[in-house]
Order: sequence, then structure tokens, then C-alpha cells
Amino acid sequence: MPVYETKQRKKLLSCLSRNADKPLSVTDIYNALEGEDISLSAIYRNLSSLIKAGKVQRITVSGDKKVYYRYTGAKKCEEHLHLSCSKCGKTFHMDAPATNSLINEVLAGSNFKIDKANTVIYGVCKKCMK
Amino acid sequence: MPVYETKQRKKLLSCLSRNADKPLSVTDIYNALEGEDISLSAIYRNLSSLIKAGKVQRITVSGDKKVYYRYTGAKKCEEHLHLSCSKCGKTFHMDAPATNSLINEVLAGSNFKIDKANTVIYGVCKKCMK
DNA sequence: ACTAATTTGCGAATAATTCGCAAATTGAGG
DNA sequence: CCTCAATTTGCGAATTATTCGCAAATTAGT
Repeated sequence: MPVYETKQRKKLLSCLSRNADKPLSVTDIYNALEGEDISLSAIYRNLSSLIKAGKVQRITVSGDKKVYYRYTGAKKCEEHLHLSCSKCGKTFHMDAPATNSLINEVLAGSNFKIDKANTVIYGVCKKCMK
Repeated sequence: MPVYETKQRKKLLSCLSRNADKPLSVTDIYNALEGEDISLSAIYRNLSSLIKAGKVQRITVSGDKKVYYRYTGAKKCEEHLHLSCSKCGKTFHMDAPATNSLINEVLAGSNFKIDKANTVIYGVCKKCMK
């Protein structure tokens, strides 16, 4: 529950949003903010609150043992499922018209309510395929 | 690259497959195998090789900070996407006829090849929806 | 500016994971 | 079933990741 706009929080958010298309590990973030006056503790603490607030996703890349964080925007993106490339790590919105009908089919058929905002679908992107 | 069938490996596999429907943390596994003569090191090492072999998935549950492991079977399940309930942690196969056409639509439209075996879709299951 | 609430940084405390190495286990061949 | 080389195990130490406690600094009202 961030109540104050500290400069550390702004720096972190700026770093995350600049890299919203790829997952960052805590170390990546710490290095990226080298010399920007932010401590590891602050990074961890802010990441936690951002996750609670739904502005950041915590993800795991198959095969890799690290934990990554990805900025999902000012508000959780409820509009799309997200695609994440297992090779380059970049993420994309999934813009397929059939998405919603599939989601409804699953709700009707299996009684399972898919949470778009929290789901990451893995695969390989255009660039990395060839 | 497991070459020998050690009893530790068998115990671990048996534990994982008995719980294939829900993600287990390393601690869960260690506790479950209490008194079964297997060390933490062996668990970590075997999990790594199982992941490389594609028999186990390493997953992250939104909100929760731990890392979990889930048995995916003797062979990777290439047939279905997987649904994981954010409340109870259980996973299910997603049996929706429209799945493949959606996957094809994404491949055609966004040039992104979805990897069924490695994808986990989050949401809330029937029971937990109440 | 003054103040209360919040956040930060630091270093210590914990938790999670990996490593090194000697001892034990496994499985193929005799 | 005996032998032997390769593999795996357990242990404790070493690393790495993450959390905590608390005094000092920062923030946002008034």
C-alpha cells in the first residue's frame, strides 16, 4: 500500500515500465538502477507492494531457475492473455478474437474461471522461431 | 541425465506423481518424504534433472512467493493446456475443443507458437468458486 | 516550516539453493 | 554373486535470495 511517492519508487517504476516487454530479475533491476540511490531492500519491498497492487507480475521462465518480474501497467491488464517467448523473454498481448469464446467455453465446460490478468502463455515468438 | 535408478529418485517420483494435481514446494516434498531417507540435496538435484527431462514443471503462483514443482508425467503433456487454481493450487487439463483453433489463430495472427506443455493458465476452479 | 505517518538504508537474520568431496549405490560383465 | 567404473548420495560449508528491525530521512498535509 504505497501512500507516498518516493523517488526510489519512481525510479523503480520507470525502470520496470521501460522494460515492460521483458521479465527482469531483482538483480537485473538492481544493476539497471546502479547509482540511482535505491537499495535492494527498497526494490524488494516495492516489488511486493506492486504485486499486491496488481501492477507487476512475478513469473518463472521454464528451464531457468530465477524469478522474474514484469510490469503490467498502471492497472492490471484484464483485456488480454499474455504471451511470453521462452527464447527471448519478451511478452506480447494476445490479440485473438477467439480468446473470449474459448474462455467462456472453459467456464461452461470445466467450470473453471480463467484469470486473464494473471496468466502467461509460453511459446516462441516470430523472431525467435526462424 | 539420470542413468541409475536410485531409490531416492523412485521415492521422489512416486511422491510427485501421487501429487500431480497440485504444485509442491521443495519443503512440501521434503516433509512428505520424511523418514524416507532422501536428502534435500538429492531432491534439488533430481528436480533439476527432471525439469531438464521435461517431466516436471517449475511454477510460480501469483501472490505467493514460493516456487512450486509439478509432475507432468512420464512424457511432457503436449495434448492440453493446463489450468491451475489460484486458490487451492490444483491443476487440471483444459479440455476445450476450441483450444487448437485458438492456438492456430495466434500462430497465424501474431506469429507466436504456443507451447502447450509449458503453459499454465491461472484462474479459479469449480470448487473454489463455490 | 511542523509533524505524523511512511519509507529508506543498513547490516544482521533467515531461507533457499548449490557445491565439494568422500563414501555408498547401481548395473554391466564375467 | 563379485568386481569395477560411473553415478549418486549425504553432509556441512558456501552462496545467493529474501526478509527484518530500527534509527534516520523523506513525504504530504496543515
